[in-house]
Amino acid sequence: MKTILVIEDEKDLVKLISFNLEKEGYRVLTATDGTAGLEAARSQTPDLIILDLMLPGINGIEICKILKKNEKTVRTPVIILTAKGEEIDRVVGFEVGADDYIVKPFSIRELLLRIKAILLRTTPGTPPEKILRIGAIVIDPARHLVTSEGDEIVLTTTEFKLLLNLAERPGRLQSRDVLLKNVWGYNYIGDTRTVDTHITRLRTKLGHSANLIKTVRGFGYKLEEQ
Amino acid sequence: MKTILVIEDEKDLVKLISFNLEKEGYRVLTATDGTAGLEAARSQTPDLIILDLMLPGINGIEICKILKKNEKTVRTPVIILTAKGEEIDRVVGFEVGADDYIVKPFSIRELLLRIKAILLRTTPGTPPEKILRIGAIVIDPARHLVTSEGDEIVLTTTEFKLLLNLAERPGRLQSRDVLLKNVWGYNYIGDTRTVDTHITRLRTKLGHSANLIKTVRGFGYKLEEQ
DNA sequence: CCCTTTTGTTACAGCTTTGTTGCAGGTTCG
DNA sequence: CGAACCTGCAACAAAGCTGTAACAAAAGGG
Repeated sequence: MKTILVIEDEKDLVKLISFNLEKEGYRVLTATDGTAGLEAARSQTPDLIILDLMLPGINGIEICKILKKNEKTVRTPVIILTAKGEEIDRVVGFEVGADDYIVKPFSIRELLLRIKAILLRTTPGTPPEKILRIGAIVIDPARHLVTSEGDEIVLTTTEFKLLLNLAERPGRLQSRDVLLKNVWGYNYIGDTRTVDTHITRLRTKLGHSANLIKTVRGFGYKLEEQ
Repeated sequence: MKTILVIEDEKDLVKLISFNLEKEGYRVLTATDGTAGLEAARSQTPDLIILDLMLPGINGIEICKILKKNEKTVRTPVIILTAKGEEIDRVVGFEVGADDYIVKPFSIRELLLRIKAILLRTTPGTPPEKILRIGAIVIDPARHLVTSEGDEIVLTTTEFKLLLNLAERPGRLQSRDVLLKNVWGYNYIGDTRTVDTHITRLRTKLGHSANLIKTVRGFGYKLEEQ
């Protein structure tokens, strides 16, 4: 089920829109001023926002700009409601970055159509991404990004591959030979102690999470929660 | 099929434009003076108007203003044809409200491109083209326009495609091979280092935003906020 | 408690990867 | 046909990573 946030100060209009959206099976959140709207957009991460340009407090254009500047909300599509003659070009163009607009007065049917179109176009573009979590460590392979307790950890190629290899088999013990094969390649010729060196470097960079990498004396290493 | 109204008094130019528009599959209406133009705009409701500024009778600017004041035609996009040096700023700005302009003499190809872009972004049911923002970088694919901190960045075709490809997957790491495939085409044969060269050129042109293009040693590149 | 084995740590020289620049075709446009 | 511009490649410079060795510390084992 999709959630839609309506930011609009005319109570009757809010009621009308909500009623129709809910009838279509959307979950509806409402806000009657800009501040509340921004707050809701951030905390509830709706799938779409309907935003009136004329609002008490912060101007709708400002709200849209702020939404588009924030990482958390930049990808949420925004449909602007505007009275005739307001600066439509700016709204949809560069400066503000709304995804669509509708001129008041509008037909509910048209609004529903646009919502549907936009949701269709923005939803399937979210392929599931595999993100690994071991304790406070989060690994996002697609972004090549590792964080520990929220802080980004900058890893080199080998370190990253090593950590990923351990994280893909959480709790599983892996010998140095196996690690060499998986991370360095099956035809790698070299000292197995090289693994130790990189484990040390990993531990140093991981900070508080260093202890998640366990040494199993005589066998190898494993990555484990707790 | 889209209808385009050409308001222009030079017969040869009308013929040239008509011929090319029809070749592209548009229906073309013509008017050789302002009064006839206004009349046609109202009665035929074309999807787009090409309007010369210098006309016998009513001035082109006046025509545009009238069009934008009338409920029936306010939403019809207008492209202005203007000799160099004429008051371009006013034309495109608020006062007149044209949607785009082209300076005479112009290439037919450019005119066609602009028409296409405008129709794409104004046709109801076709939501406006997505505008991409990564940090201070704004990319408008429909207009082939990139700005960084508000300043326009002039990019070549390859640079633009490369940047767009990175921006469409913000934060996502892409190997040189993937970039070659996406930007240069799947059957491209060549050095992967070519990517590096273009990354350098992009960075140079992007100025302050250059650091948004991150190198991931051993893997590739990614475009990321901050 | 001492000796042996295994693991942790560190420094560094060599190597790999990336950044940068210049240039010779190639293309577009007038 | 010339001028301007774009492209891909090659060559060199710079940056950063890596493996090894050498030594220290820790863990077993008897």
